[in-house]
Amino acid sequence: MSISTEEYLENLYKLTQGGAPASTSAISKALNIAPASVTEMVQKLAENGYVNYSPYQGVTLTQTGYRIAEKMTRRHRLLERFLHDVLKISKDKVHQEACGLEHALSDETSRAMCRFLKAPDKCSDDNQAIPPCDLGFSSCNECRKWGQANLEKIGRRKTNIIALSSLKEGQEGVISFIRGDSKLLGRLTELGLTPNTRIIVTKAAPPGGTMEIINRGSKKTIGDDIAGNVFIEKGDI
Amino acid sequence: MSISTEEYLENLYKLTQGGAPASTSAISKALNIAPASVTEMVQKLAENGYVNYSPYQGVTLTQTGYRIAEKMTRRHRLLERFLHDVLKISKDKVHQEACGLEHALSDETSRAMCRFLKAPDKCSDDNQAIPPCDLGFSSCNECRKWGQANLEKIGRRKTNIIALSSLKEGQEGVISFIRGDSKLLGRLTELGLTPNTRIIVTKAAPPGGTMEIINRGSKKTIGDDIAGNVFIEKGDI
DNA sequence: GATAATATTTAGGCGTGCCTAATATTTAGG
DNA sequence: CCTAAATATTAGGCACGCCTAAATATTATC
Repeated sequence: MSISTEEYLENLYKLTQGGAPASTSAISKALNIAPASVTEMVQKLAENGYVNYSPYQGVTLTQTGYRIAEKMTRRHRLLERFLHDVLKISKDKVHQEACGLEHALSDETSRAMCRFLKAPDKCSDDNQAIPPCDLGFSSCNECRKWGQANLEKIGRRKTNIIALSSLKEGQEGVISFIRGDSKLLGRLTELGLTPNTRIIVTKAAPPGGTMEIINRGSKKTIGDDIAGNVFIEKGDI
Repeated sequence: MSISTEEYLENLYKLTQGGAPASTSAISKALNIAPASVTEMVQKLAENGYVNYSPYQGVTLTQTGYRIAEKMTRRHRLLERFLHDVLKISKDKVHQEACGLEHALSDETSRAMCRFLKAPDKCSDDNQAIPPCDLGFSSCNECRKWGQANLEKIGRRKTNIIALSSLKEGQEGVISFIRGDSKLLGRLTELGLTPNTRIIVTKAAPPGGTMEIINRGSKKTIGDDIAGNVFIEKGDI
């Protein structure tokens, strides 16, 4: 996996957030690379199974590509947080620095940073959500208990998950992963929002606002601080 | 400056520590690159003014190359310390991780790590000395006082400096830079070892042992913990 | 619905840094 | 001192990822 490939996938993650395929020119602009070069590279990415591409139709991520893109985005945003919170690098510089470092960061060091920062959910420069890790834990509590040993024995999550905050009205699913420090986890347990319980969204969240859900038979109103840390198994959603 | 160039220079720093030029095959072995490729690359490095090279005679660093190599080595070893001390990455993994990250680390982040770690002098995996920074301070105290602002106004050191611990019997020079946290700096001030005072080595240090010097007219015996943090202007030495 | 403007792709090239095979130089042994 | 072995260099090639210029497809406009 070359640095270049990682950059393309990471940018495609952003560009296809809305669901629509990314155009060659959009990628070109985002990466500051000539459109012709983008076409060429995108063809290679398709050959390698990272993206779906047909000429003139734009590009979307495959399952494989999405997983990698999400991981790169996570690394990038964790790095931004780490550089800012721990090393006190100014907000206007963390993005560029993270851009360079993310391609050399191992899974183990990512996880160590996440633990050090106590599972942060937003990055510092633009408050965008940090994607969850791909380890097979059902909460950050489990990750903490596991500690630093036997890292190679930690399995990966089998299904994709999606933040509750990005679900639309009427969608439903089962909680698969809870992120956060013990304090947040405690609040969620009190609320009844625990792994393997079902959720139905009765009112979707406007940007940064609250949403309404039904969980364990009762209606609950939750803010972004909670909905951004509860992850639902991504099946028919 | 490509990653490849940085890798070559960093390895040359190690290989030429003893003073002798590095052979093509030694570089080849260290970098795990075919000898023919090393010859080719070394010729390019020479064209760019980073190394001195004449066919069949081996390679040495130029002044420019040495400065870059020292900086890369510093970044690498600081990273090892940081990964180990702060993120609790195991000693056998920090080297590889640092190897990747060092090429994307900015001067600013290096400095931030150094401040966070309180100016460490040895790296964690093999206890090798961390080269001093190239900022124009005469002690780490000055760096601390400067803080995080106006970074672009910090000048660079004009002359090369060398650790007191690596001086041989009979060599002498003027203290140019003192490294360490306030505690160490305090000890050194009590001892009279302050910037701009002269030192004569009367007995060189065996590996890890003590050395004897004359400073401010009095004979002093100092350990590696001190001699590794006092830097002498590298002129006729 | 033809045509102009825009977006995209193909073609041909280039620099970097690596490789193997062949050649040249240096060093060591008799 | 001369030759074999070891070391180093040159020659020719390749993959990657970028470029510009030219060709082609799509879309917007009249």
